Amino acid sequence: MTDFSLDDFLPYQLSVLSAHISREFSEIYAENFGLTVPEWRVIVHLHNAGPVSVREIQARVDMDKSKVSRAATRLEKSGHITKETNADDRRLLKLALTDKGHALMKELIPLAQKFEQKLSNRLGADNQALREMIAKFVKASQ
Amino acid sequence: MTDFSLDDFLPYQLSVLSAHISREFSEIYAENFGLTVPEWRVIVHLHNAGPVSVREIQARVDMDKSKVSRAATRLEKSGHITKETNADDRRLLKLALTDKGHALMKELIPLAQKFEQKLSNRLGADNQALREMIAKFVKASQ
DNA sequence: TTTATATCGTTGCAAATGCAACGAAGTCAA
DNA sequence: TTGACTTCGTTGCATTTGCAACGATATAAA
Repeated sequence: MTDFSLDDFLPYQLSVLSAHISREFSEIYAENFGLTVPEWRVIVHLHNAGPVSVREIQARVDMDKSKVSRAATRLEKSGHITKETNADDRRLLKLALTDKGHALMKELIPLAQKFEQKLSNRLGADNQALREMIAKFVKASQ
Repeated sequence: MTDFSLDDFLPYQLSVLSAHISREFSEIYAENFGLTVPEWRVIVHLHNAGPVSVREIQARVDMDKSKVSRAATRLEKSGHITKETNADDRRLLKLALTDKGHALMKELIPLAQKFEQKLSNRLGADNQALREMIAKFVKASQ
């Protein structure tokens, strides 16, 4: 009888950890702003990167393009972003934050930073080392 | 303008990392055995713990009870597990591996261990430390 | 006993997901 | 110009998901 414990299985541990923390954080922006995870990713990337295409977001934010497209549609309907076609290449969209979108980020980003701080406290002495290892691991796994 | 990069945001990093690694591993058992992630979790827990209820699995394996229930139904249909009602408390089920289920685990667990080894190699010198930190972090986040 | 309350596993339902297919737009060679 | 091929974003579809509600069973108090 081969012995094998799910608890020591790294893919499982990572999945559980990630799910818990994502939920913990998503409760913050779901409650306060009615955003979903894909919407949060799209809007925060637009905040960082300025106006970009769906393709760009898909690549940078690790989501299927249909997911990006649907999140963008919802964000447009709620008035947080605009969609125009790129004049240089009319296959591409140009997604951009509206004033309402910027205002949202101005509220939301401090909450995200506060949450980061909470995680850092939770990690204590491991904080720096764990972050570095995870960054390396992400790169090595892509 | 507040600065905030998704790439440095721990919940995002964990989510990306976990998704990549889960997919990497699930390709192994999806291709070879046609299992889904919930099915894998149920069957591997039954292998470890012996016959248990849905409730038990739900608690130990971090899945909603409906997810466990549906995975169990599929595993029963494919002949890998049996479902009986617990005689002592007829609200509870007793899920148990069949011979076919045991045979499956005999093939699958070495593949899981091989995959673990692959991840360890990928982590190199960080391997031990990262695992310990993640285990601590999981506990602190529950 | 009856009544109220809690727990177990299943199911209905609306929403989200991944994937493939699609039309529109661009590229490049004949 | 035409035709073949590629890329972009959207959409259709089958499946999965989370959540609440449900019936069945158990427990405990009146």
